[in-house]
Amino acid sequence: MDIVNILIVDDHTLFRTGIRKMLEAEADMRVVGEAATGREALEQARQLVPDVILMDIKMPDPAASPGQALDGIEATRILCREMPHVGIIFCTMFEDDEFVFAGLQAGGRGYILKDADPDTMLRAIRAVAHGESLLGSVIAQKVMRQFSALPEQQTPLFDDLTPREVDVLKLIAEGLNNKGIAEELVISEKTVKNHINNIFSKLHINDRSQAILYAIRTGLAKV
Amino acid sequence: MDIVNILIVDDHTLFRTGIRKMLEAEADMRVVGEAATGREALEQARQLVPDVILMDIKMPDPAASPGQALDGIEATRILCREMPHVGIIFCTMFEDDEFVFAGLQAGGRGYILKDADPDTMLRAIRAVAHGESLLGSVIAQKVMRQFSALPEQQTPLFDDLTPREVDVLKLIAEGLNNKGIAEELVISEKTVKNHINNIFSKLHINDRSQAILYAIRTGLAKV
DNA sequence: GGCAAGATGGGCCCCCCGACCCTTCCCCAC
DNA sequence: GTGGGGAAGGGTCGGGGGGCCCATCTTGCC
Repeated sequence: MDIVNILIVDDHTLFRTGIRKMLEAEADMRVVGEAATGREALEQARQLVPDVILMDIKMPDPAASPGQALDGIEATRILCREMPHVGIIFCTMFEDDEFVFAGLQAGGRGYILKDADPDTMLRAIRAVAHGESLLGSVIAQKVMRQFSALPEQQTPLFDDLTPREVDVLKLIAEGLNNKGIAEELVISEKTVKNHINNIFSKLHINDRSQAILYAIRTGLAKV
Repeated sequence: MDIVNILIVDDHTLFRTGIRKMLEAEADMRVVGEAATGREALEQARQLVPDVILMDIKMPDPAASPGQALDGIEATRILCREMPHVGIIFCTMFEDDEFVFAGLQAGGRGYILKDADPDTMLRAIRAVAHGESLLGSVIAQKVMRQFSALPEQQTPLFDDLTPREVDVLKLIAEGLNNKGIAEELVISEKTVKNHINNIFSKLHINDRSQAILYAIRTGLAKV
């Protein structure tokens, strides 16, 4: 197996050193650089082009003017755009939902906690180096719950609607007005209004705003 | 490390045998059972209580009456409810979005393709046995894109809005009409309309339907 | 054949919504 | 102190949205 080149980004020197020691004990891993701020991370990554970046989320950057501090999330967002092939693993103390999801949204392919089993970190690095994605157990539960939470009971009631009414509802949820819906479905505007009236009474709502929310909540329309 | 007990679920006998041979070459893995249908998978899993289940998605079940066939997705849904500690990995030929997301929604913690690197499967099994989650490279991209697609440029323009306008926009996105917004904010309905006019011109939209979609897309309002 | 349900369409009415005007008050910055 | 912008409020007006009732035509089912 090829050697995995790793960049460690964390503002705690001791943590970086510890991780470096741990990784250097592995035959297939090489730490090619360290960075203490988001800014440094960008510079090092562009210069060294590592395979994997271990990224802390919260990093102070005294050099940055307030308001444009470059934390791990933002650095990840930039790097994922510039070098999509680089695998970024968040290694942090925080498991708050907002950090987890923000990190994955930014393009991170791994998320483990700093108190995780060292073996977990090694697995995460090897997986991400292969382009895969590994999430720690607690994080995985969060993410999968995010997936399974909403689209769960998505077909509760709107099967009361006729196919045509579903068509109309979808177009309402796309933001079209009655005229636009009529043109899209090649029917008269009056017919659209009739369908909409039927939809409203069947769903027990009374304006298109609630229709939009209903359609999105039930998964009928994608955002 | 403990031995990982594995159940293989696939309707192709040859595939099961091949995987069994491959896994038995690993010191830390033991194949404790095989199943060819969703129904068998449930029975075996309840009896053997494996650590990890390798699950095919599509499996014919001639014994099942039509309409209630038990495929890998449905079996996973049931098993995840009954035994949440069991890690289920989908190993299938399909990488269609619907299968991937349906599988993860059902509770699967891994998803790899049948043409994947054997090493990938071993990594996935070890990760899932630890309660973690590993997704193949192609799948990981799909999932992460799902996460990063919509809330991408969430703070692009609406910081043009004043705080009060943001308040109004949030309430619009909850489906309230002008009267409701006025009561909620304890201002006159006329002021609400003024704010809304300003919002519309700033966002270059012209009705509240698009305002709702904008608010949801930018993450300002939750669904 | 007859009936129900869905799709399409018309008429009528009301009122909310959105566009465009304006004023007042307050606060902050220059 | 003076000006600019945000917040709040008023007036007016047209058009679209929504409620209600009704007609026609097809399709499928009994």
